[in-house]
Amino acid sequence: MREQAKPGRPREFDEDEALIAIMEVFWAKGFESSSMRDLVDATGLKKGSLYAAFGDKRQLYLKALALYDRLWIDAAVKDLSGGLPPYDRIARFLDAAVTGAPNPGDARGCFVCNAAIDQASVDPAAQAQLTASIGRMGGALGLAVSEFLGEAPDQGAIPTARHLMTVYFGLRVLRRAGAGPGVLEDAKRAALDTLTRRRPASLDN
Amino acid sequence: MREQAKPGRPREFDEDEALIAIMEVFWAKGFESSSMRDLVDATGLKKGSLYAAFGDKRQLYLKALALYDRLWIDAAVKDLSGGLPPYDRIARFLDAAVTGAPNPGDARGCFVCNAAIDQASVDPAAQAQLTASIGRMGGALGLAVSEFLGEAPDQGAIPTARHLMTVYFGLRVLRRAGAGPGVLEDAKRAALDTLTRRRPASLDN
DNA sequence: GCAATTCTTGACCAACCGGTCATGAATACC
DNA sequence: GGTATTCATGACCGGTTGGTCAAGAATTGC
Repeated sequence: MREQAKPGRPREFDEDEALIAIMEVFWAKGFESSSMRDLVDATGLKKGSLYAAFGDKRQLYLKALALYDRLWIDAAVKDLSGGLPPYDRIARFLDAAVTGAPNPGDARGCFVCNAAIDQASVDPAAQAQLTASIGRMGGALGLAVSEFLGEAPDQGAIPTARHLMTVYFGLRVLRRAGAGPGVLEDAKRAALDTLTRRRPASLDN
Repeated sequence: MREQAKPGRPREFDEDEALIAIMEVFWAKGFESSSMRDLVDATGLKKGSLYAAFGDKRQLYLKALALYDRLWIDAAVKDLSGGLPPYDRIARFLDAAVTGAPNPGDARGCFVCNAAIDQASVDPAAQAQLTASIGRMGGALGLAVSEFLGEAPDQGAIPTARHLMTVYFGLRVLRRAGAGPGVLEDAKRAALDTLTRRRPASLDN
């Protein structure tokens, strides 16, 4: 299906690969702190090629955000939607924010969280994309919660899911602020306790 | 005590007043997006005066953060420490994050939250100040929680306080991302439910 | 009045910013 | 082969960045 010969000189770089490098820069440093120089260095491409292929810096940022949605939010939604028992899925979701996944070593955290603080209030397009990403996660979280509670999704799972989503972002912030693992672990456990406490005693997982 | 005549030309502006204007700029726009030009415009001072009085841009930022701590974190700690019944104090604390206090109209949110994402991972001095601010709020929150639960502070109030602190920051992020009041209100209520549910049934406020 | 000291001001700086463009190279079509 | 089209490259652009500094103004101590 691809490779249908276009006229003109063919592009010499992999666009997805370049966009991944760009996403990583914006993810780590935010919009304003990332210079075109940084993006050029990270991709190995020249400025002209970047502009020709993706547009200006803002479009680059939005495309990086979209790629993050496709890569990491998709993964989170998938993990929340099945595989493990619902409680474990929810616990893992919050655990990612505690350990700093998907990059446990560094301080990047979650691009959506960073971008919300960094750009949402200043760039309506970014805000719209973030709202969509958060909505998708929230939906998956809501289903996991209602499954865990053994209720229909409109039975009270939604406020609980919103609460857990809030905890997720709070953990991301606290971790970036330098909070130790004990603090984050405590917060996570207390949030999860909400779930077990709310559940009718009959179910077991 | 003040006004003990120093040699040389006296400063013509009020340093605290200038620093308030500077804090407001950094608060609204973050470190990198705030230019010296912005700070000059906001204060009405000339660049040279700013540098002479406060140091370079980074020191300016750190001093703005310190001023925020003195003004707003102090106020939050005070509100958490007395006046109303403990539950009401905690509810008000979270409510500030829902309504966007202390500036309900705009999107500034909480400077500590913004700075955590924006600068903590890149500036150790900022991170240290943020850790201190968060620690003070966390301490006050912990006392309010233990008072509400009717327990000694080391009886389990701390994890609960950490949980609520996490919710606070999560609400700030979601609000900046553009979440509607319903979402935030749900999350807040679910978080507060944790408290009432955890409490021995005997107490009433 | 006269130093000494501090503050104000605007000119000035090199470096960097995001962004453009002319030139030449690589391909497809015929 | 020639032509049309796309891409890569590096030079180039004006504006802005954070930061400095010399000169003059305002004060204190004598």
